[in-house]
Amino acid sequence: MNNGAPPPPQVPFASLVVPNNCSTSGSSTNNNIHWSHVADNNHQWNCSFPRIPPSPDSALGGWSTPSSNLSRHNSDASQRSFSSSSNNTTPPSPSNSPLLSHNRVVNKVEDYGEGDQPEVLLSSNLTSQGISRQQLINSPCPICGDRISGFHYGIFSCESCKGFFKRTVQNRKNYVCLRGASCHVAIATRKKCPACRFDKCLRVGMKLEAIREDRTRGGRSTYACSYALPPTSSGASHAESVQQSQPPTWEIPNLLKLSNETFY
DNA sequence: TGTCAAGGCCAT
DNA sequence: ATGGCCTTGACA
Ligand SMILES: [Zn+2]
Ligand SMILES: [Zn+2]
Repeated sequence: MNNGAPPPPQVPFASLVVPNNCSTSGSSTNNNIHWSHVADNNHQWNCSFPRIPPSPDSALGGWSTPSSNLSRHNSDASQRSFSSSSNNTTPPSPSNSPLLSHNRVVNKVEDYGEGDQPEVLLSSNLTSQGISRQQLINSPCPICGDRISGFHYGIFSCESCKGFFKRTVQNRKNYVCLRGASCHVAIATRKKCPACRFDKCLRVGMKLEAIREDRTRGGRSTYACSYALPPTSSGASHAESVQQSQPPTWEIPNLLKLSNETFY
């Protein structure tokens, strides 16, 4: 809510971790995340609709498609390319159930020659051209700009952001930004404000459901739930824009539920 | 088997 | 707390 508020020079970069019961209204939106998922022994999460394995389709988070729903039956999308249809008739409505926010198929797998493909991935490119996995993996991490190491928790991201997201969710961290929740997250500053970093993780499409509550390793996950990402106004090219303080009305995921620990 | 995304380990 | 590297394991 403090958007636009010039960051006080006093506090360089800082964030606090507060107990979950401490409703951190205002800046950080982290505390508004409400989710629910039930994991069974097979890394599957019971949602309101058929389980669909995750796939790198539309996986570039931030500057990717407006909705991050995953919609393919085969999670092995390596070596493929993706073309997204620019046909987005339904702007994700945050009002309805996030779990059902899945709607149209945004991306479709296609075979794409490895010929002339743009190096820089922009929103416009993604929504109008075929994107190869190679391109995706060669593009910068949508969260911090570092090198992408693979497909993690629903998007292509770097190794550090993968680890950060995992730790944050697993350990039920609840970071709070002290600078207005609009810190720029870059490779050089990503350590400064975990609150804004985590916020960005979610904004660009990392999935909470991808974190296994039972911590089982290996195998393949089949999460499909996707909370509607903030519209990101289909015109916005950066995921950098200030979050639209869209108070989601999701259910609280177990992993994100309370933690009375106080860090920092 | 190979792939590769999820969790674990551990030096910083 | 961070992040690079390792191990795991369902699926193709
Ligand atoms: Zn990153
Ligand atoms: Zn911040």
